[in-house]
Amino acid sequence: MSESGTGEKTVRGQSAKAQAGRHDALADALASEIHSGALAPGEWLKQIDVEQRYSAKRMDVRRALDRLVQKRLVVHLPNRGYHVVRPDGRLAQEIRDVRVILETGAVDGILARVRGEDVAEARRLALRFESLLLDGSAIDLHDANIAFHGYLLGLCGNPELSALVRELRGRIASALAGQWQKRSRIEQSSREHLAMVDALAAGDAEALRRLIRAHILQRPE
Amino acid sequence: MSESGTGEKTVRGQSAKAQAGRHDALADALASEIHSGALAPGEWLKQIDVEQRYSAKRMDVRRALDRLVQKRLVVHLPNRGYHVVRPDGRLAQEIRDVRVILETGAVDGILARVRGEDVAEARRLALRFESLLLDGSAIDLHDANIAFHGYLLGLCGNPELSALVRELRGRIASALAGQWQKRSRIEQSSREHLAMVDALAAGDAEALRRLIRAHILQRPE
DNA sequence: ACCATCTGTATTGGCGCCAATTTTTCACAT
DNA sequence: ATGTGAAAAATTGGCGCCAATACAGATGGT
Repeated sequence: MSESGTGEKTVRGQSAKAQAGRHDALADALASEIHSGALAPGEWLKQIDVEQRYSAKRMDVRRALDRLVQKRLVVHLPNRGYHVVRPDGRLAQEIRDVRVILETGAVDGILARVRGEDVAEARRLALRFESLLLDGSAIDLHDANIAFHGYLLGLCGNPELSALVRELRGRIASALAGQWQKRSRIEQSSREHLAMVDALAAGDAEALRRLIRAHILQRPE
Repeated sequence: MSESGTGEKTVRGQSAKAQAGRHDALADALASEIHSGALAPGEWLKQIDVEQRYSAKRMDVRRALDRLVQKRLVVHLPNRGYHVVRPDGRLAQEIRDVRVILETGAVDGILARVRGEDVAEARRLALRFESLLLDGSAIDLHDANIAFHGYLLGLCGNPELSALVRELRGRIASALAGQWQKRSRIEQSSREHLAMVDALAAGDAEALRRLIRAHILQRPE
């Protein structure tokens, strides 16, 4: 097929990073709205509406929706349209279980690589989350939470694992959508964050695993 | 956005399964060719070539390529085209590590649910792989291997986990592409399959985890 | 002989229109 | 009133054309 050898014949020194197009931006925007609940579960995403709302071209709308289908955030029914995926308790539980496996599985790698300054940074992020308990919006808390967990996972030295967990987290955000309502739960989360930092500093793998499991499953051990 | 309430207003009793369109079939075909090596790493996938080779429409080609980009099987460079992803040793190792975490993490679930008939079926699949050592093509072996591992993972009762591992496996198939060349390695794989079945029958979690780790990393413990 | 620039060609990517399908509306019979 | 069926409106999805861009070859200058 197209004998240009094995490609790369005329490669210039450009960075191999594929830049995000307009459709990517639109997909991200829609994903954001779905996660935040602005687009309710089950709501139909008519192409014309999306096109006008984001002043995007029809083609970008289609691509973005197609991308969200692959991310399992929206469902596509041929000749009927796209709609936001509905929460599925069973699915959400399965994904949480996968996250427990992945994130507890990353603990050994984390502890093997963690340095003092990493612990300090993790604690800083945990404290930032705590400080936002008072005067932070739900979005702020969400972001701070993502930042903390992302940083912690990043310490394991496996970018693929981090990316995978990030994707999984995004996949169930809409399914839960109400977990951040209760203040007591958020405070509990913050305490767990700090406990995780302590376990991290102490190098206590077993404790860290226990904390992560409880944190993800949101149940006391 | 489009006040059709929360959707589902006029849902008929149809199954909610989204059927695969032409683009999906094309994407699968291309993925197959990439995995089998028919499409070499780095090779450019010109839209016209794909269009003619599979007698597909231009639009389906674009969608399929876009899908493969998301599956990380091809790389897209704007205004230049799509080409098969090149093997990346570091990435492949990261993905193998993730697989180890996931598949060893599934062991407890597997042992908790496995029944006698499941063990028998797993052994049957392992033996089928072994029998293909003599008179099976590389494709046959590949399929039998997938079938065995897929069945084993399916026993953990978490479809999401199974799907995730299947996707991860597909993501590095091209990066290795040569691991099935050495006959000795295939025979070793078959022995490991049978050892895994034995550990499964014995309910020996630790042994099963050790075998899975060695099997994925392709190194003796 | 070698390098830079320019022209021609091939390929990608965007855009608009129209057919196919579905949903809604409305008229009509029961 | 209620259910049935057909016409109308709205929406999705496909296809072809054309501009924008990159690639290859030719041309000319040093």
